[in-house]
Amino acid sequence: MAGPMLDVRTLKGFRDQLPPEMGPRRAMLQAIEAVFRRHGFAPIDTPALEYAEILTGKYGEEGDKLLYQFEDNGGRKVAMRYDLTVPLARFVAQHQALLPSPFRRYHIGPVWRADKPQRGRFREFVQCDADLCGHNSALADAEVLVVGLEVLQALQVDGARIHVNHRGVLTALIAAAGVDPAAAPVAIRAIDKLDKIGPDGVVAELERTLACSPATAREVLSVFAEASDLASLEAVLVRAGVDAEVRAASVGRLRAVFELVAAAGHGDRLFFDASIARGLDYYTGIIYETRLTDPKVAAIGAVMSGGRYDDLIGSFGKTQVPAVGISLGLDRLQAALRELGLCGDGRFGADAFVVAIDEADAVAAMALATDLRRAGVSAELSTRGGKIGKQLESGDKRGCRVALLVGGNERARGEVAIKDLASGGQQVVSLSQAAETVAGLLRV
RNA sequence: GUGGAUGUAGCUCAGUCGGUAGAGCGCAGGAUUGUGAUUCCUGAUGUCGUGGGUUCAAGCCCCAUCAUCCACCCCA
Repeated sequence: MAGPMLDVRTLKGFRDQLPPEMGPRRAMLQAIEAVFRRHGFAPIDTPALEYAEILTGKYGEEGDKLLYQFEDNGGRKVAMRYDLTVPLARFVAQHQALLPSPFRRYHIGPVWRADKPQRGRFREFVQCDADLCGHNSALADAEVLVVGLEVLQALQVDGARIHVNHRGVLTALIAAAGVDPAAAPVAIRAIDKLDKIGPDGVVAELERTLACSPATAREVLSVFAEASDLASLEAVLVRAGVDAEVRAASVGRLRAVFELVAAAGHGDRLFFDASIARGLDYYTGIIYETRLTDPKVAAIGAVMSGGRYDDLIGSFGKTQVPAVGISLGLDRLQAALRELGLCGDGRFGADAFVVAIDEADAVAAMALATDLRRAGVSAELSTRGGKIGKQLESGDKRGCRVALLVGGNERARGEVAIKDLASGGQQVVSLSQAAETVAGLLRV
């Protein structure tokens, strides 16, 4: 059986999850799922592998390069899912007859990107998505944003802002500055670097990437700089002669969405930001990115993003189905929360630790642990034996909160000693009251 | 994909001028009878990331490779 010694290791960008991280992680997942369900979203799942042709060409040039692709054993060209949105589009196109409209679904699962790993960036990570397929309305946009905001609230993430923009706004602004709309993504990327390289840097970058005059570059910058909120954005677009219909569909839509989200009590989290562009090709309307405000983790990037993609489902079938969604990056968010010390205490033991003082007490200890579990108290038996001090120590280290000591003296009287591991306080109660007493201690 | 830094005990790291390794924490045991988290004593653990090369001699120098981190790019 003993083969040659192997290097035990994990693939670059792939990670094991140990109990101290996995405990809080499960709690996060539960909270997230509860919010999704509370908003009427139904769970689905899709395969990790898709035919490569389903996924390629949906994410833009950069995204395509990051797709894991290979031939399976039957010679089929396959790809691992890069996100949950494109698989959803395929899913809706394929099963449309069976789905209600609108279709609200949530999907939690791993996705894979052959990216270069960095802090908060992994090759395998879990996304938590909520999408609403079937309607293009401000209410649909707002509903999905509210779900995202409620998730953050449920996870007790306070320092987060959602930066919101609209693809229609972007193209209108670019056109207003006298630049070919097709060049919009390139221009946005330059604008987006304003914080890092300053106004002069952006102008230089625009001249270079757009091959335009310095005057045009400055115009692009000023148009974007001026559109700092929805009111000034409207003014910029009016002045640039953008027609009313386009303004209504973009700025007007954003206004409506902001108002609706405010009605849900989350207006203070939403910010218009003309520099949000989103690299993924499939977005057609509102787009958003969530950033944590704490400077310690600002560099970790967006933790919850999404937008409207009205043409993606249609690209797989005969029917156009408008859709909007939001996607939370669980691993990245957890990494950030961990760095901020907001990610639980890493305890993973049961609440109660049952110690048999002597080997002769083992049967009684097992019976007691069973009683506790039946009463809804999580309990684990000390299996190491040996000195009581050592046993208590190991229970404490495991994160157990109370220890129950089963010994000959107490047993003779039908009693058990219950010790609070944090305070050290101890009391002796009858066996029949043990579960109740422990439950009481745990409630404190 | 581009550029840079790092890799020594389970963890965080020290290791001078090349002379085959240390600390703190943690872990294990003990300080007489059935009580831990403070104290004291004792102990164990390393192919110095991996593979080559230079040298009488390599943790240290050179090359390659893998991994991690950082800045780009992009993104959850």
